[in-house]
Amino acid sequence: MPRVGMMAQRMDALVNATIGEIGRKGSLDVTMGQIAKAAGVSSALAHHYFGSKDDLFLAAMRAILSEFGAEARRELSAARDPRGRLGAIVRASFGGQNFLPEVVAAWLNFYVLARTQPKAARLLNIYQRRLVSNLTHALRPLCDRPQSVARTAAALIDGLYIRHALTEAGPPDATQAIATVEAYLTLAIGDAR
Amino acid sequence: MPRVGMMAQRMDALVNATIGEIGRKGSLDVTMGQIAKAAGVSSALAHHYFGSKDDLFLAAMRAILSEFGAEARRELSAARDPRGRLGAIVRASFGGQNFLPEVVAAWLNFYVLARTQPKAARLLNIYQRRLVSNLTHALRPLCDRPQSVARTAAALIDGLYIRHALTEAGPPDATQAIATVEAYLTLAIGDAR
DNA sequence: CGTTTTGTTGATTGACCAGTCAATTAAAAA
DNA sequence: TTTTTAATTGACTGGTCAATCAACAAAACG
Repeated sequence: MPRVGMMAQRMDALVNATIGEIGRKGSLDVTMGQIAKAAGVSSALAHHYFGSKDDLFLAAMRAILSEFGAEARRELSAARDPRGRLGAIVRASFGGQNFLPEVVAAWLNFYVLARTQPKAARLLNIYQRRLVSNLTHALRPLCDRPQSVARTAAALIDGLYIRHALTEAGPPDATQAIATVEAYLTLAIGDAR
Repeated sequence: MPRVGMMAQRMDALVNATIGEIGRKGSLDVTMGQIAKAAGVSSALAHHYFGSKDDLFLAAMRAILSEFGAEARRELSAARDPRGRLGAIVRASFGGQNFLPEVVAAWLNFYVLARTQPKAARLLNIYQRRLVSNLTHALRPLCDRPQSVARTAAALIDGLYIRHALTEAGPPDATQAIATVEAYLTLAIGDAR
């Protein structure tokens, strides 16, 4: 039943199904058929809208990335001082939709995709650069060597991500991850409160 | 020219070729044919010795893991005090064969494999547990909350790994990675020297 | 020297899958 | 009402690949 305006909603469904299937299966070895089925459409339609499997993967990456960006902006807008901004960034990394098991699993797989797909690599680079840049900015008034601390914190966040991507038992524990990064940051900026 | 005793040497070649090809291609999407060719044998022989592709992957993981273990033992044997042991573990993580670009890339992909292959997950768990346990042991005389610091350091190490797995330009910079982890540890144990 | 054991491969099979295409439906526009 | 246009799919194709197998070669053994 072809109602006009289906495009946007079908593309959304397909992108979500892509993240879901990659997360569920835990690998990029998902077929267009599986994704399409999960989205409730035929595989031909997925090709119709996205052109190729790679393009669909790219779109899924962009979706995760922009969700992360939105979360970050949301958290940051509520922060008042540098220390608050720092916490906001950390919370954004592990909060909202960003730390759901299938999203984390999909994320890990996109790291792998980035090794073959130059476009995926570019997307990932944007995320990494933005993360470090946000952290550096917030850290500048709080310590000397803000960049160095920011880079360490970013690596720590990534490490916690993949650790949680592995332990599939139960939902990822965002609270503990946040606490770990917070503890490091507090240590690094010499905050004794 | 079938000389007896070929088995071990062919299996070694195949395992190395597996790591090499996964690293070169940057994904688990390597065919038995490619691996076999890189090892200078037919794909049938690879199946003959390893049974299945999964088993070959597993063997490659074990090879990396045991290389890491050997490196760790080597470094640890030279360490005299707890602080030295700490440094030894860190150096082992980024030293020797363990930080070659293709090994790091293969490693990242084994993380993904672990999400589908229970046996791979078990292997990875062993590595992770051993890393944390080694760190905790060395940290015990140096700080209160050794386990917490160990976990953070382990996550940091993993994070640096995947970061380096991404930036394919040039060889991974082990020195800087070691310095980063060392800086955190020094900070965490309150060593002011 | 014959036989067994070990090493080795080319050819084949069976399954799977990305991507294409022609055909169908129904809404929207003319 | 007729025509265009968007949405949608089943069927098909060309190619790839893991795994199997039967056969062959050369060393080792008796």
